[in-house]
Order: sequence, then C-alpha cells, then structure tokens
Amino acid sequence: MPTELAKQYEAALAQGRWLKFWDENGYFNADPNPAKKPHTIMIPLPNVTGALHMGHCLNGTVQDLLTRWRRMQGYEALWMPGTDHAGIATQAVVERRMFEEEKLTRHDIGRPALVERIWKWKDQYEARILNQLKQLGSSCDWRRTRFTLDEVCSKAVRETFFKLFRDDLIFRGERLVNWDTHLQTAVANDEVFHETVKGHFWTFTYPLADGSGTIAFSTTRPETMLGDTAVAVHPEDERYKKLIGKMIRLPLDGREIPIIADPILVDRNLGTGVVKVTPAHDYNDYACGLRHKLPLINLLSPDGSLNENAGKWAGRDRYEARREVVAEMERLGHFISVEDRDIEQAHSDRSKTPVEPYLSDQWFVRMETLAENAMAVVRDGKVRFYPARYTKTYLDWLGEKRDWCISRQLWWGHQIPIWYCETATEAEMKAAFGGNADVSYRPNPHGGWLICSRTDLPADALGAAHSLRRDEDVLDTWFSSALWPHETLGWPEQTPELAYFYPTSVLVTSRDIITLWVARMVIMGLYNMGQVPFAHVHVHPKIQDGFGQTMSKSKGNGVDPLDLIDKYGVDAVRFTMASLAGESQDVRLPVGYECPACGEFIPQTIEHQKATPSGGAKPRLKCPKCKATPQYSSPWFTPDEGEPVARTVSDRFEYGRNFCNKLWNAARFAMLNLEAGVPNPDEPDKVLAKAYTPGRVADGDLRLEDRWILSRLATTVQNVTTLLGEYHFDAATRAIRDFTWNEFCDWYLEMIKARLRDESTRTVAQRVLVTVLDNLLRTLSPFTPFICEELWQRLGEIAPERGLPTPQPVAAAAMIAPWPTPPEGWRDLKLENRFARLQETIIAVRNVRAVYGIASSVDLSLHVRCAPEIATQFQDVAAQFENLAKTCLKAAGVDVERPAGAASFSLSDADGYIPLAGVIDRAAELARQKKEAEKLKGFIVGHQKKLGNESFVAKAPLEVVAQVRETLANLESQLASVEEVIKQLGE
RNA sequence: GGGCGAUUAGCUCAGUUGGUUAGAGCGCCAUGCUUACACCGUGGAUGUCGGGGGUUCGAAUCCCUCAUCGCCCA
Repeated sequence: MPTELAKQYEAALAQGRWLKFWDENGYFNADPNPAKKPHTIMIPLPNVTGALHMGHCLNGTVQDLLTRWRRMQGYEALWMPGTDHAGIATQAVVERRMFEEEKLTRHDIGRPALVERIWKWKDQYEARILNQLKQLGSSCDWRRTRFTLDEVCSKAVRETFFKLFRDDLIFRGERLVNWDTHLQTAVANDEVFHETVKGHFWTFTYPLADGSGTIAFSTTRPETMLGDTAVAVHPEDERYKKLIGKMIRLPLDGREIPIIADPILVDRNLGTGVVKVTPAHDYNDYACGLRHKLPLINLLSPDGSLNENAGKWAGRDRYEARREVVAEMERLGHFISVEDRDIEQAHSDRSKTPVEPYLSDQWFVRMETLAENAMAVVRDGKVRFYPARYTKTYLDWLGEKRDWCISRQLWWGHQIPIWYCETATEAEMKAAFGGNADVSYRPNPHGGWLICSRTDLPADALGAAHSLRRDEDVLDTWFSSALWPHETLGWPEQTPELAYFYPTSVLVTSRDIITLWVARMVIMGLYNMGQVPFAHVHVHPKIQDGFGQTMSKSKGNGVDPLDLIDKYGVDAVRFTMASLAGESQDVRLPVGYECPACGEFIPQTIEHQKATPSGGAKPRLKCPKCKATPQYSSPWFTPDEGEPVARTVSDRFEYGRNFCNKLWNAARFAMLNLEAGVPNPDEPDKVLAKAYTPGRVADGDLRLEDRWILSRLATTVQNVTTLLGEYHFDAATRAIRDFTWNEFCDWYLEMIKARLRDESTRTVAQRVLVTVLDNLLRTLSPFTPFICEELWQRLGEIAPERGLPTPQPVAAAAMIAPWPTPPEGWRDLKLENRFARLQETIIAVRNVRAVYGIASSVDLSLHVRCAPEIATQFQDVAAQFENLAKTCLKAAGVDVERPAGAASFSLSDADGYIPLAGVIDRAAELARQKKEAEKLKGFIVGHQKKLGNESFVAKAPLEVVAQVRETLANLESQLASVEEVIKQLGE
C-alpha cells in the first residue's frame, strides 16, 4: 500500500535510500554500446591536497546535471571520476604539516619515508573527496575511478615522455627558472604569486676602467653586482652615448665589463638611465644577455646562499651578503644614496617564500608545433568555448609558444624516465640499444648520453664497465593531467572504451586553468590521439566568499558542501548551485555558522577563516545570543571528538530547500487526490471514491486550465532543453522553477481542486494532473535527483501507467526515464493569452479585496464591461472566479453599468466593478482612482511625446510605431474608464 | 604594464539582437491556520541600472573615459 507523504520533505531519508538503489542497479555505469551515442565528461581531477569546497560543488553539480540529462536523452553517458596527485602542492602540504608537528624536514627522513607519508595523506583525502562527490549524487562510473599516479596513468605518462623524447620534442636546457630556495625546486610561473614588500633602492657608481670617470646606477639587489656582466644605457641617451663600448672595472672583484647600448632594457627616463646587467639572475637581463651574447655568472646555490662565484661571500646567505656588499661599496667610496621602496617580489605559492630567478638544467617540451596545432583546432571550431570569449585567453597564451618546463625537483610524482651515462662510446650505445625500439638516446650537451626508456633500465644496462644514473627529478603535475581524457580510458592500450568514449563531449571547468590545463590537454590529445580531447569547453563562474575572495583550498575560506547538504539537503544545494551557474558572473556566497546550542546564525568573518589550530586549543566562535563557545567547521582542522560543532550555513540555499518543499507538497497533494477513500472537504461526510485509473483522454475532455498547463509544460520543457544545450544552467533552473511554482502550483492545482472533489470530473483531472507531474519529475530529475526519485517511486505505486493521450507503463526509475518531449501540438499561444487575461482579472479582484481589507470568507460579486466575445470567455471561466478569488461573476457584456458603491479596476480590454455597498469608503475609493488616473496620465504623456517626435515616427520601425499607437489607445481607454468612475464617485 | 569580466532594489543575482511602465529570490510592510505546503498563501513598497561624456528617434543594453572590484598574463 502506498504510504502517505510527510508534510515536509525529509531530505536525509531520500539521500541514503536512492544513492544505494541507483548504485545497486548500476545506473551510473557506462559501457561501450554501439546502439547508443556516447556522451563523455572527464572530471577536472581535484587534487588530493585537501577537501572539496563549494567551487568544486558547482563544478560537480553542472557535470552531473549534464550527465543525467544526456543519459535520459538516450546517450550512453559516462562521467569519469578521479583525482590528481598534484606533485608540489601535496608534497608541500605534507612537508609543512610534518615540520609544524614534528619539526622534521624531508632531508631528515629521506625520500622513501616522505613519499610514504604523502601516500598516506593521499589515501585519506582521496577517500574524503570521493565521498564528497558521492554525497552530492554524482552519477560517475565509480568503477573507473583513476588517480594520476596509478598504474594506468603512469604507463601513459611514460609512453608520452618516450614519444616526445624520440620525436625530439623534449630537450634538456639551461634556463632561468623560478627557484624556491625553501623547497629547493623550480616552480612554474603559475605557482608564483606577487606581493609588495618593503625594500630599498640603492644608488652606486662604477668606475670606468680607463680611470676617466664613473657612471651611476641603481639597484634593489646589490649582491647581484657580483654577477654583472655588462652595464647598459640607451643608445640615444646623449649623456652616455660617448661611453658605449668603454669598459668598467667592478669595484668588488676587479672584473672588467662593457658598457652596452640596449633600447629594450633601458628606459632613459627612469633613475639614472643606467642599468646593471646580471643575466643569470634577472629575466630582463637574461634576455638582454642573449641579445648581446653576454656571459652568465650564476651566483646562487640551491639553498639560496651564494656560491663560489661570489668570491669572498661564497657560502653567505643572499640577504646577509646584500648588507655586506653595500658596506663594501660604501667603504670603497661608490655609495651614493639609499631610499625605501615598495618592491613587487615574486613568492612561491607553495612555501610562501621569495623565489629567485635561478639558472639551472631543466627538461622542456618544445612548444612551437604542438602549440600551433592546438591553436588550429580552436580556430577551426573543433574545440569550442562556452562562453566564447574564453577563446581569446586560450589563443593568446598558446600564441606565446613558450617552451614548457616539465621537470620539478621533488620526490612525489612521476620520476623522469631518463638515464645518464657519462662514459659509453657511440659504438657501445649502438651495440646495447641500437635495435631496441623501447629505448631512445642522444648525446648530452654536457657530455655523455641521455637515454630514455619505456621500461626501467638497470644500472648495468651498458655492461659492467659503465654505470647508468637515473634523473632524480619528477614531472610537472600538469604533464600527467594533460593526458587525462585519454589515459583514463586506457591509452596507450587501444581499449574499446577509448575507441567509443574518445573524444569526449564537454569539459566543465573554471577559467583559471584554461591555460594551465585545458590548453595542455588539447596539445597532448592531439599529439597522442590525433584527435581533440573534447568538443566543448564550458567555463562556469567562480565561487567567492562573502568578502569577494575566490574560494580556495589554501585560503581557509573553503566551505564544505557536506555541511550545507546536512543542513538543507542535497537537492537544495544542487538546485541552488545550478541557479547560480550563469554565463559570466562570479558568484558571492556569504556564509555563517549555526550555533549548535541555540541555532543562532553567526556571520563568518575574515578572522574565522584565518584562525588555525596553533598548538593544542582549536579556535572557537562566540555565540552572541546564548554565549556558547563552540568549535566550528573549517578546512584547517578537524573538530575534537564529541565536541558540538557550529556547521557552516548560508541562507542562499533556502532557495533550493523551499523549492524542494514546494515540489514535495504539490506531489503530496496530487497523490492524495489520486487515491480513493479521501474525505471530500466540501462534504466531510462523503468520501471521494474514484481512485486514479489509467485511460485515454479525448481532446474534447480537456478544460481550459488543462490545455493551458500542457501548453506551458511543453514550452517550459522545450526552453529547459535548449538552455541546457547552451550551458545556461541559471536560466534553465529559473524556467523550471517558475513553471513549477508560479504556474503548476499557484494556478493549475488551485483551479482543479474543485474538479477533484466532484466524482464526475475527477477522472480527467486526475489523468492530466498525473501526466504533468510525471513530466515535471523527469525534467527536474537531473537538477534534484533524490526528491524526484522518491516522488517517482511513490507515484509509481499509485499510477504505474500514465500519460496523455494514451497512458504507458513508466520507467523503473526517474533517473533512467526518458527525457520529456511533449508534443508540439500541446503549445497554444492564443490560449495562453486568453488565460493571461483571466489571471489579470483575478489579481485585480484580489487587489480590491486586500485594499479594502475584506476577509477571504466574504463572497464578492463582479460585473465586467467588455466586448461580447470577451464576455463569452469570461462566462466560460466563471467557476474559476469563485474558486480563486471567492467572487461570483454576476454580469459580463458591453452594456454593463457600474453599480453604485462599487470598487473598480480597469484592464486593457475590460473594466471590472465590485459592488461594495456598506463597505466602500467613497473618499478612499476616489483617492485610489485618482492615483490610478495620475499614473495612467504619466504613461500617456510619455507615449504622446514619442509620437509627437517627427524623427521617431519617421525613423523607428513601423511595427514599433504601431505598437506605441496601440498602447496609447489602450491607455487612453483605460483612463476614460477611470475618469468615468471618478466622475460617478464625485456625484 | 597588457588582456578579460564585473559594477542593476537592503542582500545575492537575471535582463537574449537597443524599443511600452527594468525583473526574480531573500529581506521588508500589511494580512491570512481558505485541510498540499507558515520551508506557505494573498496583496504591497523599494532602483538617477557605479560617475561623466558620446552615438541614436530611442541606451541598463553600443562607443569613449574615469573610479572601484575580481581573475588571467607579464
């Protein structure tokens, strides 16, 4: 027997129940199926440094919405889950934690022990992340979950590196890199942030080598004078023109360096117009050095101290050396001045310490042709961005074609499959590897050989006489994630999955990784597969906190979606997130905490975000109402066991929760009325006998409101379908919400209440009602799958066959039911217009009731003056006036007169009068009508002005002018009616 | 410094190619236990569309400029 639904939707019950049901039935799984078209989405692999926040929640909601929608449309829909090892980020987090808690560095415990700790961290966070995704209802094929360091991905990485090396697209080169002296690794540009720090700006002189004078220059980094290999001036600078080509003797170490002319490096209006050039320690100087073939002097050791090239300062920390160098210059009489200055200093995002430009040997991918190919497919439209403006970001970045530094001096990641041999001869190399297609080698520019191999090489692969040494570095994380769309499907094996699901359909991501990741996936997809990795890239908004800061794992402002799911229900969270997923706007999400003692809302402050567990005690809130001091939900720490926790809440999500409750109750009402044995509210002694039965409904049996709701349903479903295809999730959400609440609930359900109470009209009303509800649940299922499944299953008990005009058996689950495709014939715009007039009239009557404070229990009468054909329409729906406005339509026609003592209202093609003898306050009504007249006059003047403007009439399109004329005529006729009433009231 | 985007009601956001009187949700005011829903119903108030200039018969919408904010790149 069907059970009666609770008055409120209990989200938590549905969540556990249907997740299990879907999983047990394998509804999330996708397998190659020639009978269906594939639809594939690869998750933007979250990294395992920390838990997911609301940005990921939006990202996941959108992907699941698309996947569920396409699945219902009949696609074999695969959503592939997985996580990223995030080399430097994860290693840094684990190292930092280890240092904070145990005062240990990685050098204290060694490589294997550190890697083991990182794996433990990974296991913990991977599990947490996957659980967060599952709780969101993500219909991923969980059997296929991948991790970028797992066996399948590792094989793909190795194969790709080997191919690139063999094709001479990978090379070893000496470059300036951003060096993190704390972590002792190169960091990529995108791992660097800039921050203003207080520094100094020194001015010194250098003596000319011939003793003929000095030249003054300024610097913020005096210690780099030890690595200067030139001094540059502007070629057109009259002050220095004659010095170009002369030599300078460096006061600190006596070296002689030339004065060169460089219009790019030097801005002659800045400072002294003279720039010292240190090619090994500054990016601009490096470029200048290349232009002038200057020598490079590397001053730094990996730990940030100066090396042997710094002479007597070798071994000193660079900042210490800076002070001493300044003192030395002063002692030698070359110091002129020093001033305070704010300096834009590059910092490592990982260690938060200043990075140094550092000359080192690194591995690079040659980007020239790879980038060109990746640009071509976007220009050709083989990959499309939604919104299209992001195309520019992508093309601009790739257009620079900067070689990609892929080596990282880390211990966690894919170790570079390169072996060095210093001693072997070319003949020996050929003898050992000549016929081996799995090994590729070439000379090392520094001497010896670079050997790349598909499989690990033993140290004695070249015989006992030579030893091989493997490169210790690992690959940039993005190297493996660039392969994500094909490696997850089994590449380099030619699996059936790869053949069927690749290229994928759409990548759903946020704009900050278009260059980092999207571009690289296109590059590698083309290189390995010869095909683009995805046809569409949808870029959704970023979630910001209440203070306008991007929500991120490192800022401490990340809100755990599970907190919100716990409070509002998963459907509410999904529905709200979808409503925020528009074209361009970033979205602010102000949050707060809920006091576990009294339920008070406590807004979040920056202090809450920043508070970290320093030593034993964990941070707490203070409730202003009950003075409790609970611990609170935060990405930084786990609350103590058994401690009451203030969870994160945000009233934004009441939007989704309220909607779910509305849907729930609409369905509850419907189901109550589909069953027999329900008492008739009109006649409580009698019981409604007719339960829902499936059956045909002839066209002629449909009432106005039936045809209207079916028309609106058809329009709505069509809109939602179009909007989803354009990735306009916010508009799609609004469309389906407005239909559900403002049309289905507010009007349709209200209008059929009377029919459901009447045994003779009950059957048809039931059949239409059940059809609309069925379509509604299917349309909403991708948005709010849990509540829809719950209602679908309950509805299935009562109405296992349903639909118009002929009922059909329904699918076993809402999530696998077909996406609705209401017949085009249901749409009837003329009828919708007619219905709109009815709504307008009812609202006008309700307005009168409200203005005069007439209780809803008091019946009103309505007299309508209008054209005969409109009068007929009013008569047709007379019952609805009773139903929706407790008003009896007494008369309608051309010659209807305003009864004395009546309140009135005026519509564009009808005037309404409501006799209120005894209730009406003549003066108040007069004032009300006068106000209305003033308003109308204002509009009329505006329109008249427009029509009085000759250029408007001459230049505006005909239909616009005609429309203004028509509106003006309507306004004037309305005004006439109002003035007539005013006149009568005045008599 | 370059690029992209934003600035609309107290808050969070819509506003398709310029065209009647600029919308929604929350909040606010008034009112109602009308048996689906108070996570509700009914009615209402609220805007110099960031500032300034321009194009146009007509600008929230197009152009220029300034200010503020966010992101990306240097």
